[in-house]
Amino acid sequence: MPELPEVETMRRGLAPLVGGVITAVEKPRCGCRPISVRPGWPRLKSGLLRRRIRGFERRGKRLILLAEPEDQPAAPLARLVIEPRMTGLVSLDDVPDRQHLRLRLAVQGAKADQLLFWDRRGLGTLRLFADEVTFEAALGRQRIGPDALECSLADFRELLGSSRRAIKVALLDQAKLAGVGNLYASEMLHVSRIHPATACCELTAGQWRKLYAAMRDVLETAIRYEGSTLSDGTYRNALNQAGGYQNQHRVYDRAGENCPRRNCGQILRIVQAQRATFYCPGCQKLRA
DNA sequence: CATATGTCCTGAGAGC
DNA sequence: TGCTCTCAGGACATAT
Repeated sequence: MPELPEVETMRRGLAPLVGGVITAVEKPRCGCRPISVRPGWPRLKSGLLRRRIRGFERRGKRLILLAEPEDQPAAPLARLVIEPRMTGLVSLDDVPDRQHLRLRLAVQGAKADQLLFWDRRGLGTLRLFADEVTFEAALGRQRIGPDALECSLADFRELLGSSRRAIKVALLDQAKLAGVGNLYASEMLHVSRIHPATACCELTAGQWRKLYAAMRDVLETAIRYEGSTLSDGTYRNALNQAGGYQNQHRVYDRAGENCPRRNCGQILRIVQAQRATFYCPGCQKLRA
């Protein structure tokens, strides 16, 4: 499940495409239901064809391809927004199977010659925006919170602090803060010793500081490890290699194991807002 | 406005 | 062994 570290790893892996020109936009034949493509394949094709890839950006869990008209660098930049959601991934090279290949861009004049988007479950989406105005209207700060790694401590506390929701649930709200998903939310709460059910408005200033530091540490470390590849093996980097952070998980998917802090307790699995949460009842108490 | 819930999707794994 | 069922959690539509 690609969260911020996985999508950032994908973004970095696509660097060899920068500077190339898109020479074909292909919708592969695929036996399963088609993914959501807006505003449809014809406009996706015409909007990307013969455009030069200026670069790749990331906003939360979304990956953004910037494309400029080949001979008009001053013209508006089109943006292809790729949302991997649960099982989507990008690759320069190879994908787990042909059956769930969703998009292929052929590219000339760069170090790599194609971009593949693969998504087994098909919850991922592709969206094309013709210019910055339409892009910001759909994915700007009015709709989506600041990226978790571009957010100051003061903003972090301002955005989440007054909520009565459980902190674990609030961390997943992309309208407030973009990039944190179910896996890393549990991890950063364990690092900062905060019980996942604590109401945001009950957290102390010291806990906000610890949580903020833990968020940065967990996300940055996970990026260094190139993300987490879970037991289903779905997530891969752009070279079709597994990530390494799954071996560093402290609590996620480790119910029943001993807490990595010694003499602490056994990790519990609970459900919050229909999502699994993992924590240690020994070192993550409800009261500060 | 804030918060909660239902929905989509596929395949792995459990249980019989 | 082969069938049915549950579950995983991204984002968003809809309800309260």
